[in-house]
This record gives sequence, C-alpha cells and structure tokens, in this order.
Amino acid sequence: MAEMKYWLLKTEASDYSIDDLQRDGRTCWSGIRNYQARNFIRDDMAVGDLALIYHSNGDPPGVTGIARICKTAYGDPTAFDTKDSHYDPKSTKSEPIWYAVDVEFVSMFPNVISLEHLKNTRNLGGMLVLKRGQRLSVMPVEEKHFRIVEKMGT
DNA sequence: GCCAACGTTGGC
DNA sequence: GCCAACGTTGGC
Repeated sequence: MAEMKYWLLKTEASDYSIDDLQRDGRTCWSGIRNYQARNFIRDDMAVGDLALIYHSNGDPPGVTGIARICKTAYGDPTAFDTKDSHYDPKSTKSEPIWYAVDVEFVSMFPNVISLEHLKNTRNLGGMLVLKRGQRLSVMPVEEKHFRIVEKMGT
C-alpha cells in the first residue's frame, strides 16, 4: 500500500459543512474548478487518505474536522449537469475535465481550530493554508502538520 | 462590502 | 507568447 497522504479541503459552511458531512456520513466532493486542485484530486488522492475540513468564509474561518477519502477520482457529475452552477460543457463523461472524489466523515472537532489559531501555532510554520494569497480549495498537508492540527482538535 | 491575490480568457 | 481585462476566492 502506498504511503498515506494528507489533505486540506476547503468548503463554505453555508454550502456544505462538517455538520452536513456528519449527517450524510459520506458525500461526493464535487465542484472543484481549478486545475491545480483538480490534479491533486485526480492524480494523487488515494482511498484511506485523510483530509482536514476547512470552512472558508466561516465565523471564524478554520478547520472543523476530519474526513477520509473513500473513492478515488471520477468525472465530476456537477460538470455534466446543465442545471448545476458548476456545469461545464467542455467536460464530457468520456473525457472529463473536472473530477470529484468521495469522502466519508471521520470526526468533528468540538471547537473550530481558527485560522488565527493556526497562524499562532509555531509548529505549523510552512503549512500551505497559512501562506499569503493561497486560494487553492484542495491542497496537500504534511503529516506532521496534520497530526498537530488533529491534536489541537481533540 | 472591500480589495488583494490570484487564475483564466482572448485580442493581438 | 504577451498581457490587459475580467472573474473568483476568501480574509477582514
């Protein structure tokens, strides 16, 4: 088995929150429309990888829990749906441009680990989400950083 | 709602 | 291939 990887997945709490994931148990993580993020999803995510769930535009913005990748990348169904706001006619089922994975609920933190808290945690220096101007909705996380945030959330 | 920091598009 | 215009993200 390949080495386990760690990720950070951004979502807007008003759109799909950790509470929604806990309720659903499992969901299709769709709507990613950035090539760099797409490449992570399509090429690097494996079943069993763990992801920090990050609420952007939250109050406060921050990490709210953990999910696990439970199905590797497949053509993003929202790109095929003419009624969906993420519809993209250039992405076809035979040759998808955009991809989704399935994730399952692992845990919800009792308190949000706020962006400010992350910034003030010295051991998290270099974590991608803290970098200025970092807008990727999917990004890799180093194991050591994942473990620190996981611990902060328990 | 503002705006900085991007990524994408399209004319040339 | 350059780059200006435009759209989006996301903290504040």
